Amino acid sequence: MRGRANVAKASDRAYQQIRLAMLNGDFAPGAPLKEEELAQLFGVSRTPVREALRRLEAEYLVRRTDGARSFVADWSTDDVAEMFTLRAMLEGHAAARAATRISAGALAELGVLNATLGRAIDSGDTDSFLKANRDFHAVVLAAAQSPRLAGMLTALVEQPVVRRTAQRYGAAEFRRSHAEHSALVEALRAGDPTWAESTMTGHIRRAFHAFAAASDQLPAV
Amino acid sequence: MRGRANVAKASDRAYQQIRLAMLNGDFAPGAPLKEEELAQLFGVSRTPVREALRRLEAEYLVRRTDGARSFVADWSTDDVAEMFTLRAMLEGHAAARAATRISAGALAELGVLNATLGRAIDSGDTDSFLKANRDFHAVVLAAAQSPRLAGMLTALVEQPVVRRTAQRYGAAEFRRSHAEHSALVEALRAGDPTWAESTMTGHIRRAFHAFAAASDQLPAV
DNA sequence: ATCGCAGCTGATGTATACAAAGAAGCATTG
DNA sequence: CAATGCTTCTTTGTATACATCAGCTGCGAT
Repeated sequence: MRGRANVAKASDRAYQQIRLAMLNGDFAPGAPLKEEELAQLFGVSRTPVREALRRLEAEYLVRRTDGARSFVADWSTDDVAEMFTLRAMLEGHAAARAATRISAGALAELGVLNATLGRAIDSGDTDSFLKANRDFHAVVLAAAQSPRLAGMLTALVEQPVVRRTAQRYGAAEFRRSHAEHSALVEALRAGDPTWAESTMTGHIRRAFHAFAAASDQLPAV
Repeated sequence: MRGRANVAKASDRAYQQIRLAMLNGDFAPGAPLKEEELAQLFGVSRTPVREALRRLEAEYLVRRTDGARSFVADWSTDDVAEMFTLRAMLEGHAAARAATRISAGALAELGVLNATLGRAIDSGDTDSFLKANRDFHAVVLAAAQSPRLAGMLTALVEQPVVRRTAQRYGAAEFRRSHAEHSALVEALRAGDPTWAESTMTGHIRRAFHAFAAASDQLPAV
């Protein structure tokens, strides 16, 4: 606020920029995150950087040692497995809730997003696929109308490891996702919570095993 | 750190004191939480207070308006229902995991805690009951060995509304809890995840309905 | 050579000053 | 009298200085 005409608060900008950099893999897992360094990097003071780091810590993107030093979180195979398990459960629950609450508009939006997703597969555009996929899941989550559930899930969904590994998925995996999304839309349109939940849970579990298979081919997780 | 010999960091103290005050009901739901005011109240500066407020916000104990002002969260009936639903799911999952991971020592500890709980019922000591109950659930959660799951649950479990209402539970409710805990210990000792999960989920769901019944008798939730 | 300790270095924690954004109160005008 | 715009005051956001702490380095003793 001092001598600047910002669109957003400095702490928000710091949060988003650090987050983006981590998801892009600009910071190596395990690398130390020094407040002063980040502050200079983004042109703000330490105060908003500290706030951003706390938020990222709550999202498991940043790990703090006992000595209060911050590091880029590095996820073990077990950590990823745990995350997928929780995500399958929570997102399955979200799908069940959504089945009885989703609006016609949201349903239409899901159709559009899944079509976009299909085109992205055909053109081999991984980034577009990932974006459409993210949006699809976000719409389902919003339809669940459970703010706390949403909060928990957003903390789990985006993780650098996952994003990196997704680049290695084969075309078959992508098509499989596309088909599963279609099934989910059907289940939601039918208003069947059990069907929707099963479909979503299976969808996430399959993604987990695709991840595990793909990460075996990587030098390091 | 300036001119003080603290046992813990000021931000931690601020966090715990504000949290405790809220759980004790010292702050009315919906009341404004002003940084400067809290700072003077606890003898620290605004900086650690701000940090504490952010943590409490993440735990849904503090709500912030668009204008960035902080207030004591007031939970609607729907909010409480949502919370119990999520808790039943997550804590059920924790029990399932614990069934295959719990140590003999932790099992013994659960037995001791549940015995303490029984004695608290006999002597009509509600506070002791609540503490033993909290400890019991904490041991199960620790046995699940899932740090992220633990993080999610601790944010859900302790809420002022719940604690206030628990004071209204009848003796029958307490004994029911006691019996259900015993069943859970059996399931865990048998190492049966499905049994443990069902028992825990039922336990939480029953608590929810006891809460709903008790809160009907209150002037305001 | 290794262990232990002292001092140093660098990073985090806290306090405080000031800037900006909102909210509330007041006056003015239709 | 109601509505609206302006002013004032309260509250939060950011920057910065300084205190404190943790880890490291280098020296010495065993």
